[in-house]
Amino acid sequence: MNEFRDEITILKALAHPARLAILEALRQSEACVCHLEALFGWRQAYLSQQLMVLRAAGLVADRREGWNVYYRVARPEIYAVLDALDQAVPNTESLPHPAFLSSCACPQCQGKSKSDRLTLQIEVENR
Amino acid sequence: MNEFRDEITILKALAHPARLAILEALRQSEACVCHLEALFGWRQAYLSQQLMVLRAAGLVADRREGWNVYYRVARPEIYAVLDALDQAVPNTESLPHPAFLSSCACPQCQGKSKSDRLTLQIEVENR
DNA sequence: TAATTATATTCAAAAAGACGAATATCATGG
DNA sequence: CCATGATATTCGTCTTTTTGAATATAATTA
Repeated sequence: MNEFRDEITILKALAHPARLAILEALRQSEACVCHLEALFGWRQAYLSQQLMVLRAAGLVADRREGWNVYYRVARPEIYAVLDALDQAVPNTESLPHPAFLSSCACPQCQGKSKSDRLTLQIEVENR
Repeated sequence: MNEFRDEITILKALAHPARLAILEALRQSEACVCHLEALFGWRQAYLSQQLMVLRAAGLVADRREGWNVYYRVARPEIYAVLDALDQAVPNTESLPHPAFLSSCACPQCQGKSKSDRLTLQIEVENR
């Protein structure tokens, strides 16, 4: 039963709505924590905890740039798993994920001209 | 975050070595509980518990035939998920799964001629 | 109907996971 | 070096999951 060890770790990491949502967000591009904070409206510590689990499972990697830490997917093959899952599930309706908010103050955001930024308001649960 | 509910249930069901093993066994064909018992060498109640979780997640279905209850995969698309996972993981070595033992007394087994049966002995953890 | 076989469910204790609150770390600007 | 901004970690509590043990149920045969 040892052959499963890694798979189990990854499946456990995936089996959580917040972490799935993070991975969906990172599908589009890498993102700093403040981005994700703005996107989801979660407490910073909560977000960090979830990122920690994803990191421990080897699913995401991080890169520090000054104040900000950028997260990216470390194992893009994981999306094949998620896609296959979507196929397998009598899916309610998997709405495409909301784009990033512009409320993040990281240099990457501030570098963009205001008109480039998306202003889509999304409703998320507050945690 | 509601779109994930079903996926989460399924992922949780998958995130367990015994349940993954059961699904791998059922990949080949349906099997009665006694088969799986003989194959894995687990307690009957333990096996039944795991089957219950898989059933609750909608992953397997059962069919009663006299004394025996045969389990089969209810959502074959799930194997696409498992295959994708295998691809994604720096897999130790995913040994092909052992064939069924012949020690099961169900009619399906007894119907086979002795020479048809596999006698491969496998080592499994005893639970 | 009673005994038997195959399987399912319940119960309880231990372990693991979730998450809010508080606190720590790390880089930067003054 | 100190204050601040961004992020990470620790801690405590609550909930869920895991699993052995015991017990229950369903089908079958005597």
